[in-house]
Amino acid sequence: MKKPSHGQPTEAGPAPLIAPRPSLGDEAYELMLAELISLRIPPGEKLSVDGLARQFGVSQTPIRAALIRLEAEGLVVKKHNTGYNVAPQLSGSRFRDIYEFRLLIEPAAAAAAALLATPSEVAALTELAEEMSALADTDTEANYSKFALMDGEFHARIAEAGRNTVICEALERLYTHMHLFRLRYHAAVAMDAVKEHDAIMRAIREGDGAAAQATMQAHIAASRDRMQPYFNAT
Amino acid sequence: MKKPSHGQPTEAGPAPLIAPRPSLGDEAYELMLAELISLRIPPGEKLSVDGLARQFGVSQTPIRAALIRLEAEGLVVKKHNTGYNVAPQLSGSRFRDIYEFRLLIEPAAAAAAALLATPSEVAALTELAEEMSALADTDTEANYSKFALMDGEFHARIAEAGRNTVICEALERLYTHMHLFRLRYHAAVAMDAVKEHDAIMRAIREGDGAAAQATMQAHIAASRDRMQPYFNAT
DNA sequence: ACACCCGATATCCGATACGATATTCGATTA
DNA sequence: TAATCGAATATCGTATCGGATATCGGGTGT
Repeated sequence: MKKPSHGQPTEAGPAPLIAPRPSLGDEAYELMLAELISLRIPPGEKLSVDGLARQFGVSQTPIRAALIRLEAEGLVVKKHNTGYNVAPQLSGSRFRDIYEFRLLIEPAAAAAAALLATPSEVAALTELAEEMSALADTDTEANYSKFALMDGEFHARIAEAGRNTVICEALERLYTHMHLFRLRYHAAVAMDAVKEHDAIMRAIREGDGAAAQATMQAHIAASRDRMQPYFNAT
Repeated sequence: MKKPSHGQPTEAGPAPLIAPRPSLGDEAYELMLAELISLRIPPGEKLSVDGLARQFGVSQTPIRAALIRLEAEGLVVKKHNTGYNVAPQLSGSRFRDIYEFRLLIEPAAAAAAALLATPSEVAALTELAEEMSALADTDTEANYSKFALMDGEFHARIAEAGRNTVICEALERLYTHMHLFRLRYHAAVAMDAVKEHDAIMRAIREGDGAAAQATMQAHIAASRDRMQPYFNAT
């Protein structure tokens, strides 16, 4: 996950020809994020600063920095004088809250995208949708998680095309968490999503804001209903 | 600002009778947050870890922690090997993005609040609205900032009454930034808001979701239009 | 058998000192 | 004047230490 630049976008300089070494804190963050979103470190697990420092071969300072950032995103929880733990699984009520939130935001973002997307953005989205479609044919274990990642990117790209950075940032935070429970319930990811994605893409390609909004809303509601059964309790 | 507990709400234990000493990192965070939202440290200002550590009489460790958290909220920006600076003023485009976002979220939250608010929540909201009304009569410099704070709390409380923590957290992040530019342009805060607040409160008291949604939308749009002139450029 | 108290261990929080590296800014030079 | 070089400064990260606290175990008493 990129660091959200909350301020105005820094003027896009030319691509840095020599990659400046990022801070160790940032690297540690990226590594741990990868461990978390792949569930290689299970929810609830204790995260010892000392242990992680030895494991990554760095001192505690960068580890601390990474953990603080992860806590701000809700991926780990901290208890004073006790340390960090991987955040627990999403509760049913939070699941509902997230989908309610998405239903407010994403249809609007899709409508904006239909009006504002550049041809290259549309092309990229179309390609992404096709890759997902191809992936859906052979549903192996490995493909599930790849599909889940691409689904997150698909929605993120649509939001980007909507040209509202506040919306993008808000959704970006959610996608990490959504990805986690999509991984938990492979079956429900149900690659049914591809047909709905096609409908959305058609609307965006035609610049039809109303249709984009409607199809996106239907898609999210359908996605929620596919997952819902797993969260009956709570 | 409270630390958002992204996970499910921890079961509300009884109030801790013996106050556990918070970590110095948390205290440093609170202190610096207060400095920032009051503009006592102006935007763009350099924030030296060493300097802040001496100023607060603590070591660098808690200061680092506080700065990392503030960065995650977009209140300060970090450049590798250069340090931290207070985030710059909001740009015009970000201003528009924020209001677009609020127009999507807050009317829905108000509608939910109209249906779900408990009597005590309604009472607290009513009282808050009345205090603001009283404050609006004598508009001194000091009252402006107090009013701005209460306005933020008013909206936050309504969101809370809507019983969607994801929405609450998303808005909470924005309110800090909104507060900052409300402070910058006192004049535009224009305590006109009180009449609009009354309309919203009436709808919530009567449990009229549709009216709550409509009045909230009108309120935010009006607020945007009051501020808009200050952001013509960019 | 159960509850309670107490001590050992491990960990976190924070302090401090130090080294490596990058940025900044002034001085020198063409 | 403009550009280059070098020293001062600050940050980033390391290493280490001490105090405080949570956790876990064993022992005692009822």
